[in-house]
Amino acid sequence: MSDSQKRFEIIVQKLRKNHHKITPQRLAIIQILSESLGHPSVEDIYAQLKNDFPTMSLATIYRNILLVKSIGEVLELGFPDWGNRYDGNKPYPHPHVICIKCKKIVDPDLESLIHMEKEVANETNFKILTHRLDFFGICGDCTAKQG
Amino acid sequence: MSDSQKRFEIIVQKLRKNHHKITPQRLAIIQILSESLGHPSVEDIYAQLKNDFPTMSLATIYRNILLVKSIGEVLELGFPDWGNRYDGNKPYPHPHVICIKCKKIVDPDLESLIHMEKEVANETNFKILTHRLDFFGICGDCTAKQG
DNA sequence: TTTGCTGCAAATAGTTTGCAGAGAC
DNA sequence: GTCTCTGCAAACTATTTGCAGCAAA
Repeated sequence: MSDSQKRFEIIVQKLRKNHHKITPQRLAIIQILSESLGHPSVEDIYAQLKNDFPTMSLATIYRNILLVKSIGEVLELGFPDWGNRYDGNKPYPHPHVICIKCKKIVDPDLESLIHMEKEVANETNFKILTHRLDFFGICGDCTAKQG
Repeated sequence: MSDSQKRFEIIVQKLRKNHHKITPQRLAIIQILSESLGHPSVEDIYAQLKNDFPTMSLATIYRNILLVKSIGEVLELGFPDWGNRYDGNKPYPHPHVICIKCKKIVDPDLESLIHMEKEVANETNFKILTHRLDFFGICGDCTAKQG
């Protein structure tokens, strides 16, 4: 079973356990969230579902994302300039690398963050609960295209 | 001359050099941005200016922030849930620690970020231009209040 | 059969824009 | 005197909400 299939099952079972109804629209949205290829926006999800569900409403997508967020199974990345993006494949905080030209979002591997949380907690006297780290730049593809 | 007075002068001179007119409203907004105590929101700035400028419009604040952003002298921190916050005192990327209860924003001192940028650049083949790092937690004051 | 979900439309919040008059230079 | 800026109102975008009918359990 693939990584995203596992995520799909986890989310669906968690919803069942909390007595939420399982509708075809809901399943389709969870399907996309559990893959989260490219970290889709609400509009991306809507575009992907319009064919299979011609009556699909944006409100349904918003409501279902809210539901999956409420059980902690999707990470919301808010960007004031280019809208919110979602990651239901890795719903825990992790760094992102964003191409400012093509809007691609990539997950790098970084170790030092947990250490940094402790450093910050000591220095500021905060109880650190979560974090967000984004790097913005230009990806290899876009650099190649433009020289 | 204090730190924020220096910032005020830098921003005003940069605007003069670019042939922007210096109006009282503009100066008052730059004044607040150059201090950026607590990293104010647009509404915070509006509230502070209503007394001195009863006709002050939100549009004027938005336009002036946009102007100061365009010359790179204010850092915008977008939060989808609680609006945008601004830092004209330290307009370059730096980590923030945000209390999720009282919305206080603090600047911690951290070293390891430039090293991390290089690590990310090597691994992802991106040219990294900027970054953003936020830690979310509960500050000492709020912890004390609630036990 | 009950309860929650969907789809539509309207409402809302945050931000931007058009325009006429005022003010900086 | 010229040209940008301000203030008001309207427009706009992203998201949320109310409600009636529908579908999952």
